[in-house]
Amino acid sequence: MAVDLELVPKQKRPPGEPCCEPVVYPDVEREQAARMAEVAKALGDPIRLQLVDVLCKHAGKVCVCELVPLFDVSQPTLSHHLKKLRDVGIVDSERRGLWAYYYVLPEALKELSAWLT
Amino acid sequence: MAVDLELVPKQKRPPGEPCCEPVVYPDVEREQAARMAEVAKALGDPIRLQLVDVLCKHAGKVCVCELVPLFDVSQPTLSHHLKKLRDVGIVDSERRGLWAYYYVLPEALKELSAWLT
DNA sequence: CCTATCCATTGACATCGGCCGATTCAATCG
DNA sequence: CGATTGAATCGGCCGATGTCAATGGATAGG
Repeated sequence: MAVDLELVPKQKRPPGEPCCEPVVYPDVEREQAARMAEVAKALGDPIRLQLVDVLCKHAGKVCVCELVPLFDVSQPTLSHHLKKLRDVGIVDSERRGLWAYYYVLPEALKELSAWLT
Repeated sequence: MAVDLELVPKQKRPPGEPCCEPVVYPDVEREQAARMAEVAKALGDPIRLQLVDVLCKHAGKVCVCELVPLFDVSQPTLSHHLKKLRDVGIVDSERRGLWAYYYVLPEALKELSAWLT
């Protein structure tokens, strides 16, 4: 982040002049922000956040049929939330016969976690 | 998190019997998840995430008129994003004459940050 | 096979969210 | 006071999102 913002005492500028000098925002930061915002958005729902929490704490693969009764939503809705987490790369799933087992990909949370620290 | 999920080998259950024992989800965890999801949701937009980034990195109070030219959105839109961050408690503002200065409240990020680690 | 089961997908619906132009409000300057 | 300026709010538009009922696809059991 090379943005250099100065906090100078303000005075009312003469009419016509710009308020501040335009500041260039580096594109690399923009892309990183887009990635992290995607992850944050996926965690921005209580059910999805709790899903990640359960999967993290269990430190293993958990069957969908064990996740559904944890929440007050229908099975399709939970499936929808799991898909969102999968799309962002926070979790992945593995099919075993009739059952689907979900698990966390901790890498996906690293960038956001580091930025927040 | 006292939820105890077992990963036992699955077998097709007899018709009529429930798939899994119902698991009680502690309410305290639910409230914490709701708070953290609120914060994550607020960070779930690239512009808002970059706003927090700029305010954090600047380690001081920054005038709105210095923030607006950083992004390709109108002033009302940026004001809207700042309001969202204010509502969740991630930032606060201080009015000085015509100008409004924004700054981060790091406390608001602590819970989510700790959970992500 | 035929049925039951687990899970994903679809379609429909209401709500939310991001965006802008226009407006409003407060403060400052002349 | 009257004009100007920084910032917030309002109203409207449109796409995204959370939810459920219904359906579909694959698999296992009898």
